[in-house]
Amino acid sequence: MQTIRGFRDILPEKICLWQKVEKEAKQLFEAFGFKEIRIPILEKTQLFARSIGEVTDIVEKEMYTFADRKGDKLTLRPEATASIVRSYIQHKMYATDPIRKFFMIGPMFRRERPQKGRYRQFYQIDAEIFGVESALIDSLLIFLLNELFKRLGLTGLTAHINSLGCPECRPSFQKALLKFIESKKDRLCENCIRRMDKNPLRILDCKVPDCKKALVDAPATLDHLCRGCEDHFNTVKSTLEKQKVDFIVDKSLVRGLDYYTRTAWEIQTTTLGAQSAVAGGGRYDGLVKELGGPQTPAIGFAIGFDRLVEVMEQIDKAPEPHPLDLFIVALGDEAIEKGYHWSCELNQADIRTEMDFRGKSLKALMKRANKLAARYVLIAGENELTQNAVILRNMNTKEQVSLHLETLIPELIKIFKK
RNA sequence: GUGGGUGUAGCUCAGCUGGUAGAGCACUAGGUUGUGGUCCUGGUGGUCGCGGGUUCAAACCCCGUCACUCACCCCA
Repeated sequence: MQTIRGFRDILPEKICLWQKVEKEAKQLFEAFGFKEIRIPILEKTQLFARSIGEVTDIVEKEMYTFADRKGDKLTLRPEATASIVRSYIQHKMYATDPIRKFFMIGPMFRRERPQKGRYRQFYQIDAEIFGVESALIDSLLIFLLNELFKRLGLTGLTAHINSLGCPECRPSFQKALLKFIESKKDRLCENCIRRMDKNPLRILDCKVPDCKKALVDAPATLDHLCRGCEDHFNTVKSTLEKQKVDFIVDKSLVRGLDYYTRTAWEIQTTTLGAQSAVAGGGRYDGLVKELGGPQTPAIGFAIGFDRLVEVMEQIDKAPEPHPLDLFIVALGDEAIEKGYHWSCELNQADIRTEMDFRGKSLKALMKRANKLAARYVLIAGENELTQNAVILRNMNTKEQVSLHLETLIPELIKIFKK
């Protein structure tokens, strides 16, 4: 038996980096006023089809979709935004306070071919803000991401930003783009030809060298922004500059989900092979209305948790220095029974204590204590017990002291609570 | 979905032109009838990913399949 393709166990030895990221993220989000939200892993397929877009790759071929016993079509969530928007509308949050900031951490599912930094079950750290149209909130999210990565000690990450325009300016852009593409048609790859009528925007993102060459002079959304979108984007850029957040304007950055408007960005790394995006986000001013709520501006991002951990592993091992305070070496049945009660009492006092119940030799138990990196070892042998005492050995200094049984637990607590 | 690379002990890997498996680490026991990390000695542990084929004989050659991995596509 083994895990299914693209799914994996995250084992205890690896978990400390995950916890470190979670802790920093939660702390930072809360400082910024975000509230945690937890949403279902399973939703009606319709939700994702309508929000992400029927002709996107995610919906067309990557979702885990199946019929439940009643025949309803359900899908394992491929991303978080759609569900959070659904929740915002379902609970009529706009009525009591339209301005909401959420974060969530959890698994997503996409049935792609696995490779480095890409899994079929992967984890995202997600943040969304509803009800604020100001461009300052766009820069705020990018600033927040920058701060989080800084706190985690990450360098070599770059923010790529772009503006995708809005329903007002997009038609004129699309017209110009299609005209341009038509003129270069014979130089484009098969995929790009196919994209022409499905999603021409995506052609700008093509990585085939010949296409890239053909498209250097392609019209960009940036050149067709309406007045409002242009002002918005300028504010984002100037604010980030004032905050000293490094970024580059990347007019080929096109996000793969249909709901994005205006600002879109990615935080990219060069250390993960082809999976350069560690985080990505964008504004989606039309989605709340599209899914049945009132017109509400919104914006959010997702961090690729797995990828973030992989980047951190390259620079930070962060091993636990002393996972164990005390190891009890008990020789003989009587000592084992006594040791059992001591260890439980010490555990109650939050002192990391372990012992071995197999009745092994002193040498074997000392080896085990060493393997577990215990700071101290308590040796309870027959000789000691007849004198109502045990030996406490400091594993670093090799110093040993004798402790009386009557005051044993209080003495130990005193030593470890220092 | 497409293409390349790789599957031998728990881990990292040897194994030549086919002759039916080996090292290091880890684990375990002992060297010290009660003291760890170093050292020495012994021991446990393998359907050679799986299934078929060729052959007197396959870890090795052929076919299929599964998994891992990298890349494309796309995304976090």
